[in-house]
Amino acid sequence: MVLRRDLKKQQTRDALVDAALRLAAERGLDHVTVEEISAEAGVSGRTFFNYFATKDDALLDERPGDVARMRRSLTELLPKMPVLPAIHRSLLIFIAAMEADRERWVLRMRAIEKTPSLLPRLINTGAQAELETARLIADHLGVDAAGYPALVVGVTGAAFRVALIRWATAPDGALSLGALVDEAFTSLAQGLRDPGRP
Amino acid sequence: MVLRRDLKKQQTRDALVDAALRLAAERGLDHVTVEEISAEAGVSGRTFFNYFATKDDALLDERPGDVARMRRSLTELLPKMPVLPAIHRSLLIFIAAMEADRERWVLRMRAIEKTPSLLPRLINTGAQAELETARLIADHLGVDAAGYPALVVGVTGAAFRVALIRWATAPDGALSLGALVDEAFTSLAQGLRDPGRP
DNA sequence: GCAATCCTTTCAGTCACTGCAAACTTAATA
DNA sequence: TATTAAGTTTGCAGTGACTGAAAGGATTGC
Repeated sequence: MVLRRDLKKQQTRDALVDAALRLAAERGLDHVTVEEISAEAGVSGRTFFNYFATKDDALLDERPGDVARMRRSLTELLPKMPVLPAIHRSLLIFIAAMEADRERWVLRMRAIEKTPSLLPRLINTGAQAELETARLIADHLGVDAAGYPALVVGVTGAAFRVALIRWATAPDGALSLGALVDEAFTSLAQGLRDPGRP
Repeated sequence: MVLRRDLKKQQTRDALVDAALRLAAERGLDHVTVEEISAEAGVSGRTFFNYFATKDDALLDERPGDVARMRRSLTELLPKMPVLPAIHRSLLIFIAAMEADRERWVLRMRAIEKTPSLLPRLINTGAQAELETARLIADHLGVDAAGYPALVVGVTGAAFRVALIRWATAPDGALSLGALVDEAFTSLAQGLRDPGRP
């Protein structure tokens, strides 16, 4: 049952994210106050912090549900194939969610261009999440999580983000995120050979 | 010529970094004020911000000189070998600097354990720097910086940081950072194959 | 010694963020 | 429906990061 309460909360959250993205893409997040964002969304400044722990978080707006689904998918796939392709396939969940949400990602990138100090935050949204994913792989392989599992998770995360940035900064939908991720994983599987070499 | 002024500045900077590391490793950075750090270092609170833009920066304490040297080394090596080993060798500069500074890195890790929100900051200290390194490689290869160059720089950066974290959290010098980085780059060159597979 | 330059400090101000308690809205129960 | 319980929003007061400007002190070049 969908309660009116939950619906309203979702609406408020969306309004805050939209306001934050719009204003930050325009002026840069430094030149936008929480008060302004909240006013734009029709709530008080205090309420903003009922939804997001920091001002930055409204810009990044992670969905914890996606992470959980990704991890479940990975658990299923690991017994069936090597680690690298298993991660690749699990990422389809994020890819779909992001391609359906391209406009927001474009705004996000515009905001980051104006306020580069946000880049690290975007780049490593999932630092904590990655540790847990590494543990998942470690359990599967029966090895220490700090070795190969941490490496493969960190590296594929980086590859994914590079593709994401390229996709979100490319002119109007010229590239598919899925294709860019495929390309990156292919290069990874081939040992990052120089392009145009055997 | 080394001026007294520059010497004093370096001393103050070091004192601030040491104080920040010591206090943050003890209590977590959230429970340390800039006033305290500054007092510990014998300067006013305002002076802290003459050295570091944010409180976090005192903990991370990047040396811009190292980045410049690394980049110069990379420029020299690129014509002589493929990109991946060239990056690997250029990183020796960082590796040497960090192995000579292990105590601080251990404190850093202890601080990050107490305040995990710092992890993203550490993980992506070099977001901006990485972009420029990618451009270097793009010029060498004659390709678009957003493609392979961004990928290889992002990925090797991630691999390096995984090794760094493993090294700095390992019990008392049990592992050499250089060896861990070698291991990571070997795995990268082999396409991140599952450990214990052909 | 004098002047120019660079650093530090003080001060006042903005704004992110927090805990608390009151006001209000929605849901559950009788 | 009337009442109670639960969840949400809000104002308020407070801490502390960070900034700009101006004044005071130290260091350097002459």
